[in-house]
Amino acid sequence: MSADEDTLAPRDFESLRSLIIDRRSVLPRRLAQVAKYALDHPDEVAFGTAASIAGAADVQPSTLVRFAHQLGYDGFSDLQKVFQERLRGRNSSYEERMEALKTAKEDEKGEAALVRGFLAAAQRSLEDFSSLVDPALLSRAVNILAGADTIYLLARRRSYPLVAHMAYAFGKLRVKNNLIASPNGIDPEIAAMAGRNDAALAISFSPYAADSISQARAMSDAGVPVVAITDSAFSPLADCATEWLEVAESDYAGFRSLSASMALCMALPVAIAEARLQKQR
Amino acid sequence: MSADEDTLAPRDFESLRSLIIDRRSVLPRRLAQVAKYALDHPDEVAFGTAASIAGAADVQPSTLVRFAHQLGYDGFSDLQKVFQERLRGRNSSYEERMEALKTAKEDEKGEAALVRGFLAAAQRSLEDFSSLVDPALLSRAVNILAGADTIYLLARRRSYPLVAHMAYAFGKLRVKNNLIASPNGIDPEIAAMAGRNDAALAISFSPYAADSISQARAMSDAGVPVVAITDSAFSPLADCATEWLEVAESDYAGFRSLSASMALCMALPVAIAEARLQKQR
DNA sequence: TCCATTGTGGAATATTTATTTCATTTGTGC
DNA sequence: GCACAAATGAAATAAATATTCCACAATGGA
Repeated sequence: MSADEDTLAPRDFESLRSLIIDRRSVLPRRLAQVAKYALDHPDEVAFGTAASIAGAADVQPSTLVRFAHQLGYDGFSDLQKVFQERLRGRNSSYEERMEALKTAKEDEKGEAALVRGFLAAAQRSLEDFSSLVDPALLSRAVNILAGADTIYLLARRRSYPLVAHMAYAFGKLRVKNNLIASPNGIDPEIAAMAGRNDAALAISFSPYAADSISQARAMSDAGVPVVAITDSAFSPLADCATEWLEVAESDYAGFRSLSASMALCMALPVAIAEARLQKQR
Repeated sequence: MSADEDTLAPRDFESLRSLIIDRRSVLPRRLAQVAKYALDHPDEVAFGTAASIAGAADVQPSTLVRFAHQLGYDGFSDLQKVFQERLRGRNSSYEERMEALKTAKEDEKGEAALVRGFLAAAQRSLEDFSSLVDPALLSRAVNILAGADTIYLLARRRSYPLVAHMAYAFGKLRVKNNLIASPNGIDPEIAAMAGRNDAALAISFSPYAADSISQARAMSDAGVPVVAITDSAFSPLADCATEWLEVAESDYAGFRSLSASMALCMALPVAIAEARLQKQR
């Protein structure tokens, strides 16, 4: 057990990569062979078994374990995790940051820790969502809404702040809209005013508010195009929507973030207003 | 062994996804639960073990195997391979992806670029704000609000979604609150109901909504403690507030982000509810 | 209400997979 | 070319993981 093995063992792929490149020249033949194979076929290392990788790299499984030990890992499985993280949506630099925040938690007083927790959840939501943005889908959704005479905004409870902002943004951009959130109980009647030339934007996340769903379905049945923002392919909203956009938010202390959905809800009005301008020409 | 199981078993993720969406409605409870988990957390399914995935989805490992069989696979491992294939070749280290996002702006079509722009602005806001969090100040602000009988929430226009969320969160946490945003023009009268035992939380960013400011000042003059969230030391809100918290948001396409303020507005109710619990003891 | 069918949890089992061990080979300084 | 250390291959072992099995519960039809 040389001193090396205690100090090393990077947890993120980029550091590991540099380490391997550094070390390769001083490694024995078989280990160098593994080093080369690992950097040339990182996907294989991430998904393969010790035996399959060893076969492909033309070494013995035990050589893989030795290689991992040499680099300071507990074993091959430990090393493999780094290769897996690389392919994961949230990779280790993210994990590290979360760790940093978590440890900061203990130092700080309760309130600041809480704020950081929510900031971290928000950040995570943004990152996760940014990899899910589908330009074609987005384009279809914007098209539907840009073609509408009046846009009906439908959301309750946790999602309500999102449409509240949209109503504000649409107002500034002079886009006709109708926020279905009246405190006087005539929501269904307002929803019934929507026709084929209008469109609805419905937002709901699990646990889905029952009347959001039923009103969205009613509008959809009435031939109103419905664009939905929701959190799963199995959301009842996804069912009845003409197009639906997926946003999966992280949560903290029992409250889900709104940052990704909010960013989307800020972009939509601008995109819609722009699409309308282009149609006028 | 029904005929189904021979004919099916897609080898690529997209087909599998459609198949699962199709089938889910006719699946038994636990299998549907697995279906949802699998589509909501595909990375976990790709890298996890039967036990870890089963744990996360809150089912038994055997249920995973049944699920795979139901879909026509040999077993869970066979199904898992499809989830792994999805990630192969997608070698996105975190840095690479962030770079891609920033440069992709120019390549991508309008709508997706717009969404990315707002996501980036949100991210910047979060980062900027996280370095400004002042535990002591936060603690004083929470104290004021935790000591109040009723919390009056005051915000207009762009800031309204923030207090809309807070009203929701306070509701869930059973904290008495009063959202000053009535559509019937009696806001000043509602504000006048606040007394020394209450407190106000006012939010306003430049350009400051005139009546937010005047109502905040009125309450402050009446001896109501006021906690403010605003964007500058020179904000008129900072003037009349007992304590004020600074949040500077980035903007994109003429609309300022709300992500940092929103994170703060999610943390505050939780912090306040916790502080109240501790006071009771 | 009963029966038959289908679904479910949990433990037992089988299988796969990683790791360790050790005999053998290879390389290196003298 | 000899002795010594380091490296290697192959097989044995240990650990983990998936799968099967069975008793029991829930469900739906007669």
